[in-house]
Amino acid sequence: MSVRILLADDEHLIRTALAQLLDLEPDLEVVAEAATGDEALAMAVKHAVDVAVLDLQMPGPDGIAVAERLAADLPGCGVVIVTSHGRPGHLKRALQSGVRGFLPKTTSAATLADVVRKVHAGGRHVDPDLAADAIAAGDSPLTSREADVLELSADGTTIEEIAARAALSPGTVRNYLSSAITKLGAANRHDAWATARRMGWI
Amino acid sequence: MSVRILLADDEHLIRTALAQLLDLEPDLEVVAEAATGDEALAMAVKHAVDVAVLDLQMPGPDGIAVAERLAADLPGCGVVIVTSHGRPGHLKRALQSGVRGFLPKTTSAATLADVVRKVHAGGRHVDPDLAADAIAAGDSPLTSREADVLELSADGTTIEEIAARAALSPGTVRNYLSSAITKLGAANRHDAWATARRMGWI
DNA sequence: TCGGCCACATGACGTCTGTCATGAAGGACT
DNA sequence: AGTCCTTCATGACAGACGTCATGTGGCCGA
Repeated sequence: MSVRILLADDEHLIRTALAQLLDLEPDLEVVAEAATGDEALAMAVKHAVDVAVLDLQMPGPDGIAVAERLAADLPGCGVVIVTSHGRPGHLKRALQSGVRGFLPKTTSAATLADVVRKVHAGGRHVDPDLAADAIAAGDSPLTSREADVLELSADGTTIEEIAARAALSPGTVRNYLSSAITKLGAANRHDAWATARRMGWI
Repeated sequence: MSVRILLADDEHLIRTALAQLLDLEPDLEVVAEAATGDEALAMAVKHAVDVAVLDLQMPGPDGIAVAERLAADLPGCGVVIVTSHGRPGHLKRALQSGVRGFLPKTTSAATLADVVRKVHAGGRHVDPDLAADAIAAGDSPLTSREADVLELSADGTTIEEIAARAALSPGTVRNYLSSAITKLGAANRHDAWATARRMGWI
């Protein structure tokens, strides 16, 4: 009896390629595919899959969000997250959401198949490099408000706009940004935003 | 006699998956793989491949840069560019570099194989959506100096730093940035940078 | 109950940034 | 030779931004 797999990735080409690759393994079988987070959720439940292989970045809910809901909707289903851009913060969020496999897309095909088997057997596998990065990066030093405000300051947004969107006074926004900038050792809020984003903290 | 293909993508998992997928076609044969732009160049020449399938974003020279050099080093070799993030400007640059196939990774596997065949036969195929975006976006309104300076202003860099790196006076840098900001209708240089990046102009 | 941390706010400060006017030097076209 | 355009530069000005001091109120652990 082979392992029943759901494969979710928004890139059609990659998804079918990966599906064929997994199907080559005699003990693995891709029974469902999805291109968005919502589709992934629906398909996983509908086909009652054993393991869900999810891309981290997808339209709609991302891989981790899907994993979270899957833990509630389909307990017993193992989740493997695959990603191109491994940010330290993501790994932590993923692990907290019950994800048991976490791999960068730079790993070999054989590894992916092995990890699927391991996760299906109840085991766990996290890419060592990613884990090292996550440990080195540590936890976010930002308070939740600081993170909120920083997140809103993407791409040249004005303080006024941020204040309006966060329902805060402009002065308060500047204070939060200032402390975030200091904590992250950045030169300005754009730099701070980039850093926090790289770390997966926002 | 099957078409001899070079496949270049920095993501190992994707590369092997794609290789298997192309190898399934009886008339196509992946004879070389590469993970970086430099590797791609070397392997293409070494194996004298018929068609190079290149990921746009790779460490070292990107897909388009490789295509440019390939046009000189291995004339007669067709190039197909595959990309996750299709920015309008890239398509134009690619076409100017002699690329005859341009696809987003969201296309189907069958399309990729077809395009490889078409390009090998001397034909041309550009994804219609990407082409529409490129036409809508138009040409870059930036002068080359403006683009240079804007490119250096990524992620919260100081004007001083930009000036130092571009060997210009800080005042001049501000002038160029100011005119770039105006031309792009941006609120500040970070916004302008993001816009230009999205359009593929820098 | 007290001290400490966080969320939120105001005002003042100095610096950074974007804008504009202006000008010098060099190439290109007429 | 004269007129453009581009590149590079300077100086002035207003507004945006980052920092700091300071204050209020709420919540939590000691």
